[in-house]
Amino acid sequence: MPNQSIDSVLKINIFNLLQWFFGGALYMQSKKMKLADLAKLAGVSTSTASRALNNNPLIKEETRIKLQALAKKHNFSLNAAASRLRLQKTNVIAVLINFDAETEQSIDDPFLLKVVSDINLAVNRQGYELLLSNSYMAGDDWHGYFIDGRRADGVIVVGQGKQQARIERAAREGTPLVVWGDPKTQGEYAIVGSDNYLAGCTATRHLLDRGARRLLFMGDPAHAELAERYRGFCDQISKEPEASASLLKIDITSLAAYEVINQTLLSEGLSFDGIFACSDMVALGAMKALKERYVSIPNDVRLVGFDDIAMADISSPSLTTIKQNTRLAGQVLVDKLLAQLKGDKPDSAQLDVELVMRQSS
Amino acid sequence: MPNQSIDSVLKINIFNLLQWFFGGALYMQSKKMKLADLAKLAGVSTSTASRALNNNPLIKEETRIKLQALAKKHNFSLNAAASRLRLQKTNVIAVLINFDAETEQSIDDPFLLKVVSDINLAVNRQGYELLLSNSYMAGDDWHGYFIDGRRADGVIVVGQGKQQARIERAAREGTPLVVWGDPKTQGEYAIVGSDNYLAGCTATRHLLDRGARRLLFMGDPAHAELAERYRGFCDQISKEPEASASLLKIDITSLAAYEVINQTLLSEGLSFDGIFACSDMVALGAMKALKERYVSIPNDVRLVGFDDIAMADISSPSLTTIKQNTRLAGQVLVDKLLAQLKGDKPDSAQLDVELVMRQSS
DNA sequence: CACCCTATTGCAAACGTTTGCATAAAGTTC
DNA sequence: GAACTTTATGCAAACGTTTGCAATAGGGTG
Repeated sequence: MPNQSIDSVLKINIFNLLQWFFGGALYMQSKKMKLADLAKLAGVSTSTASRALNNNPLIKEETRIKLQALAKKHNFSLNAAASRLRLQKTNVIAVLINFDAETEQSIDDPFLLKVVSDINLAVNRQGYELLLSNSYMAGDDWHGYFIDGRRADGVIVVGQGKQQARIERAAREGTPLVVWGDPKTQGEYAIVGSDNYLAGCTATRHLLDRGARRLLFMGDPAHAELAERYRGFCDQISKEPEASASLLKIDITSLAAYEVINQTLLSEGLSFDGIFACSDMVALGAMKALKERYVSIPNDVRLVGFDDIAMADISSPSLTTIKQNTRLAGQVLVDKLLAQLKGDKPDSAQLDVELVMRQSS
Repeated sequence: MPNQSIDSVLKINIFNLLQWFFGGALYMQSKKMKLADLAKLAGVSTSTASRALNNNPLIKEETRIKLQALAKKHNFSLNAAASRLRLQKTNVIAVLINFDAETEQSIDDPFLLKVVSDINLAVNRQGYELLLSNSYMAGDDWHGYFIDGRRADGVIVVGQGKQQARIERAAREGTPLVVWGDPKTQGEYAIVGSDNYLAGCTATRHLLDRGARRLLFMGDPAHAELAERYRGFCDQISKEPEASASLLKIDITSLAAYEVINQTLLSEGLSFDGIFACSDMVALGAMKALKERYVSIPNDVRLVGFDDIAMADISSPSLTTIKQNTRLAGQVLVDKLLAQLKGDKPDSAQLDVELVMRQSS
């Protein structure tokens, strides 16, 4: 490598600078500078400027450093729209939150939002940007909207939902696609998620170990993930001769949980001594109802939630729960998607969960 | 309007269709169709096709309907990258979550995530898309990155943070910009937020009305929003001769709140009988510490939070709090930003808050 | 029929990059 | 010193839209 002075590196073509300056840049209030302007300033062609900024090894190091310094000095940014058009690549990943509700509404589940936030982190770390979307914008034709429309290079769907037709269609049409959901689901597309069956077993076994015998499952097995948890639940119950179980099929909200527990206590009295709630929000709703009726947790009823949201630690009693590793999930989702962009086949992944023991059990 | 048959509307140029079909579309695995292809199929020019799809009134209705039907039939989508390049407009709004922490980390505050979710809703309703970003991606030069880089037409910043240099720079450079923060802050940029001073007064007055006299403020007045709440707090205290106040300066997390209350009880005993927490998460952390030491809420200590997150209703005792209207906030933020895009001057807006009375006070 | 007016469409340029290929300069080998 | 290789750069085309302007057709009017 030549040992030349750094001064010469920063020298630029004065004549061209003046020409550009008085040619308009001074008068027009910060008219956007384009690559050609930068190149002219430096006295090189746009090809060279482009390659220099993109660290193309064809370019001499001296030239590259000079151009990058010049770009920084003038706060120059490449026009992403032009790049994307030329490259047929956006460097954007769309995250699609898959509602069940038909009505347009904002998301309220802190766990889902945490997942999105962790995906964002992983996406950025790979140098991609995150387009936050939902079925309202994307319509039914996800492939057309995102891929053909050149809005994103791939899609991460958060939540399988109850009907998976649109996911399947998008996958069939060749959309690079990863879904956060239950990885045991068979399909054309890759699914990343926790081992819900095992988690269901673990939680239920824990309740049984703590002495619970008349167990309740709160949630809606119409969701693929919850179905697996319920399966684990049932399997463990059946292994315990004296144990009995019943299912409270509810929406996954704390309010629904609160109401159904209230109602159950009212009509049947305390007919159970252990609850496996399909999410922490559901568990906390149930907890509220129990406490209001002076049912002691964990003495009268043992309670286990799912997700390990921040509130699980703050509630009193603090909530025993199954921790889903959202941080890792985000990373795996993005890795799987980028692998598809490089041509790999989609494949699913199952993440380990962890029982976090707290006071409620 | 001519009363012609609908059949003719859907008729297309068979010859051109065949030509396109055998010219490659059949063999190439769904090579992306472009506007020119669609135009050829319909037997019109790309200009006409473009105008037809964009509902340009120059185009005869018959032609427009025919082209839109054809586009839908073939799942045609315009290439957004090309449109953006040509139009110099992205139809994207960037949402930038402004961390204090230097370390890269995901967001955990359910309230902030709710705000983002509600912004998303409002953005979509205006036909824009949402680019979710953070300081890690955008660097210091927000104008260069988002605006010059043609990634977005405007920026919504969630959280003023402790240092506002980057916001001010972006505003100075002409970035269309709206900030979620304290609207009383003077600056070059528009701020939308709750009336934090009034909210602080309301919450404190409520505590006083409930009989509390030795009050605690939990939060960090280095944040503009919290400073206003604290100011309201102090003003109300000073109006009540027998009342005294002190400040617990902590990070805005439930854990910090839990620890500081524990520590205070340990070192000073129960030296207070009312708490105004700067957020619900802080309030819930405090609540946990109090309950663990058998301090009765609201008998011994009255507690008021801020935000009205979902958990406020589920905790027991349920949490009295100041409700921030995030739904409206999202809408106003987006409206103010779009107004700037149309050339209006930025102006701030103050939103009403509401005291939600529950059991904790 | 000449004229103008309106309604509808097409032509071609432009938006700002990136990159295959050609070119030029400099170094290497026989 | 001719022939070849290597290194660094420039030329020009292409990505897929949108739109100002020109053009055409049709209809009405004097």
